[in-house]
Amino acid sequence: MEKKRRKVSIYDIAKALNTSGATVSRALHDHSSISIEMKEMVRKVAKEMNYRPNTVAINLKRGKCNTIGVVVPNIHRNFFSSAIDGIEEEAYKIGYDVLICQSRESYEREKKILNSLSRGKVDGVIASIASGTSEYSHYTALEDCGIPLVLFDRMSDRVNAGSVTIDDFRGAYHVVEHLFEQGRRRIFHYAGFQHVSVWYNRYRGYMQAMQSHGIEPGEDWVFIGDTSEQAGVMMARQVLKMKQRPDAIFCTSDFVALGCMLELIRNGVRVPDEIAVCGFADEPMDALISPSLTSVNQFSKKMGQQAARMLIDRLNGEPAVNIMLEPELIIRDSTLAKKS
Amino acid sequence: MEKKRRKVSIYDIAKALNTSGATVSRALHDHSSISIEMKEMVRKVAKEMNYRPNTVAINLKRGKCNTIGVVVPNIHRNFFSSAIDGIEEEAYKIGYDVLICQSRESYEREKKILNSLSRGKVDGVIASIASGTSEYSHYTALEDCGIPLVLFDRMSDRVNAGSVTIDDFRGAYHVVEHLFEQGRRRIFHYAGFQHVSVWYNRYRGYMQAMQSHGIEPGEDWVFIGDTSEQAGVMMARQVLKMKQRPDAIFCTSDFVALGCMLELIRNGVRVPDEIAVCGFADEPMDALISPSLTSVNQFSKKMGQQAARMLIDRLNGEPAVNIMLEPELIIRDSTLAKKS
DNA sequence: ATGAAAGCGCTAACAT
DNA sequence: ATGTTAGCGCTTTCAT
Repeated sequence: MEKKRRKVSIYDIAKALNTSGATVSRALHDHSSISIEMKEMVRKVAKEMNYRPNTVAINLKRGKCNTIGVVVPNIHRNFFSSAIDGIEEEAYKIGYDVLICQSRESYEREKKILNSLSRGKVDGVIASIASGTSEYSHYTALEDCGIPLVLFDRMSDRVNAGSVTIDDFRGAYHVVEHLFEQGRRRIFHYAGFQHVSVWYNRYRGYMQAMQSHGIEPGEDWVFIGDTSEQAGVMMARQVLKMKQRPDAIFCTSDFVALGCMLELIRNGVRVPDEIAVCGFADEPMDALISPSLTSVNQFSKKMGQQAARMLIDRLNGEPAVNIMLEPELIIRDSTLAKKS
Repeated sequence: MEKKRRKVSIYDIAKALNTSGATVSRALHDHSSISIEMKEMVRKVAKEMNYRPNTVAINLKRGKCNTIGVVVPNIHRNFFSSAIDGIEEEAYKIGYDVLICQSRESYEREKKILNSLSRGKVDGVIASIASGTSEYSHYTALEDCGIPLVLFDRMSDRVNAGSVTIDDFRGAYHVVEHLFEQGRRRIFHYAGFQHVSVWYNRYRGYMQAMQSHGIEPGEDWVFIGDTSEQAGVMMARQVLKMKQRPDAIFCTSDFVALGCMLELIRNGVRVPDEIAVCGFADEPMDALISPSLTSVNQFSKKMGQQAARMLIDRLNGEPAVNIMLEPELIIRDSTLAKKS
């Protein structure tokens, strides 16, 4: 119909009512010093003209935007999308919006994203570090801009920020203990890159648990790589070629475990009878596949909630703290049966 | 260390260099009329002072924000997170940011989100309508604000917007054809709420295919409800109670199909021998469960890309159009074996 | 109860 | 080559 491109502002309303912008602004905010009649007129005209307050102008004026940025490697993994749910839940309670960004595990992208966010788009940031990142100046830069940061899951000691993590060390330790109870001894470990905190800590938990049972894992017992399903397949192929195979494989990721397990099965290996397989993260698919996959619950939604609460506290001047949650071992078929 | 709360602006730089804000602005933009020396000084000081341009101010000035809003029911379903990938890919190519919002299938939330976005936060919107929505004024309001809208997957004729969909009717038709080829005749259908375009179209495709094979589905052959796994479980329980069971169930959602299939199996029904089960959306888990689930690929990432491209075109003044993609039937074990 | 005016940080038309 | 100024839409102090 009409071609009015320009948005309607409070001044358009003011003009229509032969009053000032200030009065309109106050009326819309239900300010006590404005007469009832004026308020009603303003509201009526505002509705008629389809007025919408301009958030950008408001944010500029106020110097804040009631938005928190969330930077995660991706939103496909249930771990991250659930954490986002937790963050949104807490944020919306106090009227904050959430701006979701995917680093896609790339350092470059993460850097770009944080740089963009630091230009006034958000009041604070919650992040889980990309696996491609081993240099953290873009994170420290955030705090330099006065933007508080809370890391969850993947964090770094080099960054001065609050953090919410689970005790990955203990999670991994529990896994190995469980495998020992099931009679496994030759337990291999697929670890992620060691500069990523969670993968490093799980590796440490694995090593410690093995050693406390008097076993020193051989060099070829530990694999390192990315956490894709395909990586699990490749690892399984290597294992299949070995003269002395493991009786259990503990993978630092459910997707690696999945790829590995399926490839083993495709090659005639009985899981768990011959080789037990265990993952980490408790993705929903774990319960669906056959055999169902033993894993470690990280309470991702709770992590998100806690991270959001901490960030909100920090926005209110509270200091950064570090919270560590307890993980929970979820035992399923892929590790349960006794070795034959 | 320092306690400087206020962010540094171009005027801080100008003051430091005894020049004007305009010069600083131009220098930072590499404007041709600024001397090399000045540019270098400005850049140097800007870096020293850790200057970051304020996006909010820039956006206010320019009257646009280079951001497109994406509103989806949730990010947990692979269908939506993949569509988002496609959208981001295209958006980032031309320097647009993407603001992801979850309606969580709630009309109220969707309304709030669109209302918030329409206040200058985005230049355009890509959305897939919440199942809780059957009134669309909040969508039409967007276009009234001069914010172009592109719907993907779940759309509505009542909204004047561009759209990218797949041919759900044909997708469903193919499913039924396939089931007939496998010797099935008593084919039930779990449909979603009929005000949701995709679920309605799939229902129509189902009915048409049945009728063209001379079968008029009984009233108790069609179920209607939400598309959760739990709903599938409940439906399976109803089916188990029936005197005359179906020989196939076509579910409008993979999650319903999953819940249904697992519940059938838990109750001793052989799938697919006694009852074939088919879903829709081709979620990654479909290939992982046993039996693997026949489904329909919707090319979600491609839908996202197309939607993004169309929105970008619309931002450049092109008119809204409607694109429909071809779906692809992915045949797996849950429907493949012949009925015994 | 209402209006005038300044200013948030930036850009750009218009001087000089 | 650089400075001045107005203005994007809003809030808010200070008048009146």
